[in-house]
Amino acid sequence: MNYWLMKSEPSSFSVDDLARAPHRTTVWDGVRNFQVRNMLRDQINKGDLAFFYHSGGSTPGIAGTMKVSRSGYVDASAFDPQDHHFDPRSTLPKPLWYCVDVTLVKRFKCVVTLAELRQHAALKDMLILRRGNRLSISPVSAIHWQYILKLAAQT
DNA sequence: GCCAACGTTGGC
DNA sequence: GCCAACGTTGGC
Repeated sequence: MNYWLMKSEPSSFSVDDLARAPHRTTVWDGVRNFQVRNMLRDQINKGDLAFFYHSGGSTPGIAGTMKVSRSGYVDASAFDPQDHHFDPRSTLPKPLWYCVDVTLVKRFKCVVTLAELRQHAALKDMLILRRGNRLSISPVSAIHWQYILKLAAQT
């Protein structure tokens, strides 16, 4: 079982949106980066756990936890010319892009902010804290996962 | 295959 | 709104 961190801009889709979604579940689609595509297709499995990270807003940070409820499958949004993420290079016989389904496990009472994460030496190697990190999904170690869960429980 | 230009991400 | 980082594109 693996742990991940998945970014979303709360103005487009937030942890509260996920809490309101049917079965607290959504398709995590629209990823158009090859490194992240490879993770979605090959590495992120049903049963894995992930942090829901709010990026771009006024208070970036981890807002809750999710479970992967469906492993990688073809991202149909690439086929829809009306969709913002339409990509004509992706075809049914040769799909380019992949997605997973995620289900909300727990919405944190308070967001564990990026600023707070930076204050903990135990987390200094987290990919999210690295300069220039722009991947919308990154792996999280079991140690960091447990540590952050404790932080979230304290606040 | 190199590399400049360009676009996007995301913190601040 | 600014800017650093970095992925992608396309000319050569």
